Amino acid sequence: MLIERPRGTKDILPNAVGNWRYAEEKVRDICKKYGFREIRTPLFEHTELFQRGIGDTTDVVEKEMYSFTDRGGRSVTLRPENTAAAVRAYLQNKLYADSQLTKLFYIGSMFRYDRPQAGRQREFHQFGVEALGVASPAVDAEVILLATRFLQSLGLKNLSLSINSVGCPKCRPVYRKALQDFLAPKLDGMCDNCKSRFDRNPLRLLDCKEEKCHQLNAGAPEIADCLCDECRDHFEKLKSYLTALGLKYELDPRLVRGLDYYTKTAFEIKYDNLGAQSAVCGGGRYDGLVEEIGGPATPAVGFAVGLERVLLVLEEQGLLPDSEEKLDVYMVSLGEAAKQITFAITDELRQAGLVVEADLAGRSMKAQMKSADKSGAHFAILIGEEEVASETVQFRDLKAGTQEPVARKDILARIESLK
RNA sequence: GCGGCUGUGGUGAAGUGGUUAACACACUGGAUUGUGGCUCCAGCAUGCGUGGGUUCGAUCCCCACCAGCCGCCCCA
Repeated sequence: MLIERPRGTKDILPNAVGNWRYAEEKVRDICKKYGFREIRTPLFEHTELFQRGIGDTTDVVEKEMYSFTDRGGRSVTLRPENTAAAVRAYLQNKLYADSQLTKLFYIGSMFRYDRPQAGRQREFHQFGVEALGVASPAVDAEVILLATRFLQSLGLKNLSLSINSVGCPKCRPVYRKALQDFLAPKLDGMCDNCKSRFDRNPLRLLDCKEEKCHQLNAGAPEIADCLCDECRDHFEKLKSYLTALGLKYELDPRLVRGLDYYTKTAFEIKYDNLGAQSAVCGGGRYDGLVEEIGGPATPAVGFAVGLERVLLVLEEQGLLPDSEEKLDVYMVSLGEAAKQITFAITDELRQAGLVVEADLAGRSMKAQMKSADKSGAHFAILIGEEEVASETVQFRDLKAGTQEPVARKDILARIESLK
């Protein structure tokens, strides 16, 4: 074995493809019902799109991007997420001209140079949704509802929805300042990790697992207390919509999204048995992103679902569909003359829409019958020298265990009558 | 990027510094005349993640690398 697949990538083998198609089908089903239309953007974009969109100082941009210089000297990057690209496409193709609210979904590969572990790969697949053009919290609610219904349509249970408001450029700095003021005097007693994050991302200190930090955090100001009137009102309305829809949620004041573009609503859907990578869906509102990329101020909300993680949960909960590819007919033949006739009959049956397999290896009848049995085929058609001569076949119903000769021209009709 | 654990055939796995690397499942073939699901028999790793080193000799000892997993970080 000279060359293996790159670290953090996976081959999706034939026996797993059915699971992927199943999940993708559910994605398309629900998006259709909710009026979201599919968009496919390039796998790579100008590096600057992500730097501006996601934020220069985020971990994703600082250390997880697959960036390279192409032969024309441009810096391009394999997309680490699809929101920035969707917004770019929205602007570049003037999709905003179609209607006030533009509803898009995507499904595809994303790339992040991360240390692989269960539920985290370097090439992974996301399904996501973006609703652009409307500021109302009702859109937030609809997007959250869509995410929830999607996961439910797969049969997932034991999911938990957490929501928070991370404020806007007006009020978030106020909170950040308040938090830093509160934490600064206690910083000496905290762990190194917290010390290093104090400047970069003080909101993160709040969910440190170290006991000493945890205690020192008690009584810290919460973002909810610092929201401006507009953000507070937005959040309250969202909550009332969710309640009206019957969606249970937890308020998580420490829920922070790692990408800079999020404003106001942030939410996450988790499945706890997944281990460290327990977030199955994450999203929120990003009212500043379109402008950041050079468009007019345009409010927007969206989310992304990690498909590998969803499939892990489906597997764990035994919710994957049976993907046995059942044969209708297995052809068994003995001898060269029989093989030729077998070819012709196989072709005829397949053209009639049946799933047919024929043994071409020239094995013994017994071996062929074993294969026929294992294949799960409903019928076996056996042709040997006698049948060649009499222009018949032995028609065997493998499920019933019955067998009788049938004229070659009557095979199709026979199958139809028994199916 | 940090810390830890692991790495034997298609799969699950046993094993030892020294002729032929258990066992099970799977797979393939066979058990006299053209037939399946049970049973029985046989075959199936010139090889023990890769590359070095120690040794008379290494799958078992050492080092490096690679990969997977767990935790951190981050995120979906």
